[in-house]
Amino acid sequence: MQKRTKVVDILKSGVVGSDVVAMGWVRTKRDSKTVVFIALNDGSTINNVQIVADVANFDEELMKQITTGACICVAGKLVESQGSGQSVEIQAKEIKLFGDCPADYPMQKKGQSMEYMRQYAHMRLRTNTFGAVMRIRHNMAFAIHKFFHDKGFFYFHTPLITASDCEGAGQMFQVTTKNLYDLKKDEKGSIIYDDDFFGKQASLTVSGQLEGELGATALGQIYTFGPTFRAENSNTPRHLAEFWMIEPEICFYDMDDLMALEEEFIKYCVKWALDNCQDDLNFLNKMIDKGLLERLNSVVNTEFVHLPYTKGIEILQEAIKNGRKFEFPCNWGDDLASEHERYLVEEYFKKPVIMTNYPKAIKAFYMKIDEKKPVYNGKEMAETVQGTDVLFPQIGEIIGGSVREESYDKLINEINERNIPMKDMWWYLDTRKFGSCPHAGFGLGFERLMLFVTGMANIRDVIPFPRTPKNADF
RNA sequence: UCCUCUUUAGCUCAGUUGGUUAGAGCACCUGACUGUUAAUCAGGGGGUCCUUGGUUCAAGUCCAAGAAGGGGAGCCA
Repeated sequence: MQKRTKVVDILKSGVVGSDVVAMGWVRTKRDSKTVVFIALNDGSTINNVQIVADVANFDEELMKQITTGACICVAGKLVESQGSGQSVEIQAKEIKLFGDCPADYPMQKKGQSMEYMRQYAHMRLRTNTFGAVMRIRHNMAFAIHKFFHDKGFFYFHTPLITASDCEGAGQMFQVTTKNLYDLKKDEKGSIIYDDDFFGKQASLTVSGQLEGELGATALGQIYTFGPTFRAENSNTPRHLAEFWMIEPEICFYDMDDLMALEEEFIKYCVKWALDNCQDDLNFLNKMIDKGLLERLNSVVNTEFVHLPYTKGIEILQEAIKNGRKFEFPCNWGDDLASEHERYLVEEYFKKPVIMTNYPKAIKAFYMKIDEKKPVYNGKEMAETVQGTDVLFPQIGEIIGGSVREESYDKLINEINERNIPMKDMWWYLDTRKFGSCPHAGFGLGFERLMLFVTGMANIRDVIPFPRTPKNADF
């Protein structure tokens, strides 16, 4: 049999009058007395190719088995369509059934809820929506590698299994080969790990940043891109227990360099989607989120606001004075609640905001301390750090970044003040001890970027097989 | 983890003040139709009303507990 042509190529560059072979899954079949129409999709594009089959030429039993979801092979001639929905179609000469599809196929051709499809994560990939999301996901991953590669960054692989708890970023999943019913304990009841696989307590990583800094301070500029694990019992449309994170780390960068990179990076990814995923984005814009394309274009064409934390508090206090109500207080020193972030991004500036120079107390130990303390209401406030959080409409914090503290003494001081176990950090401190350098970096949750680019509402629907509390099927 | 909403056919949902045989659209099956576009038209089959307990002559409907799911919050990416 002739070689298969992908549907995307048939539709894009198929020659009318030529013989083609298409293989794929049936989206819908429409019958009439003499002619049958089949919409065939093979995943190469969101678009289907229409198959036209004269009933007289085909076995009745075979045609009965061609139902929504069945997998078939069609050989025929590519012709101009007589119908109005498509320009070309395949006039079938031969149809072979690869796999029939019984009526209990969970994906029907009419709309199901996202919650329903989540229960069938293994089959939902065959729907238009998840096909579009997964093609975009691939494109975003590719764009990320291309962006950094073209800038001379090195893709640096940090370990998934770790014995350090970076920044105390969250509850960790333990990794052990021990029999959990028979654990060795000391006289205080604490578990002894010396005969465990690694000889010490080990976990799945919550961030590759600290190891990333090791790479950056050798290779100059690196990025990581891999899975990350948090055992937090957080049940929201923006959290996963297993998610993918991108963490670039760059030497000799100051805060302005960092913010410029963050903005350029996000715009590059969004632009890539607009340029390379048009069909899928058009579909999502039509079916999922009517404002999607407009929002993506506006991000590409707008300049992000740079907003020091202290100025942000002033704006919020001014809003409160003018009668704006918030559930939580936002005095200088408080961490901003999402309602505050949303006010600034969605109501006040109406564009992405990079918030900077947070109070030291509400940020991680490795952030570089500002030389000057901020003045608020005429008074000098506590120390601030060079953190840069990129806040986006709808999804909130999409990037968390900072200039790293390069002073050995200041870093030790923070570690001591925060009671971070020193013995686990010795290798990290060596970056400051031996040839310390100014450097900066950020972390971006890949699925949060996916939420923004696809317009999907729930993070569980932008990753093929989501892991969340009480959910690890498939 | 907290607050809140939801759970009725394979799917999406309706179901009045508690009342006797629980409905619709889609899907499926049968039939009709010379070109459909999530085709259309006619007919048919299909129910542990989430679970347990309670109130009542009577519970899909009211009450309590539990389970699962959604939304919001916190934590964060």
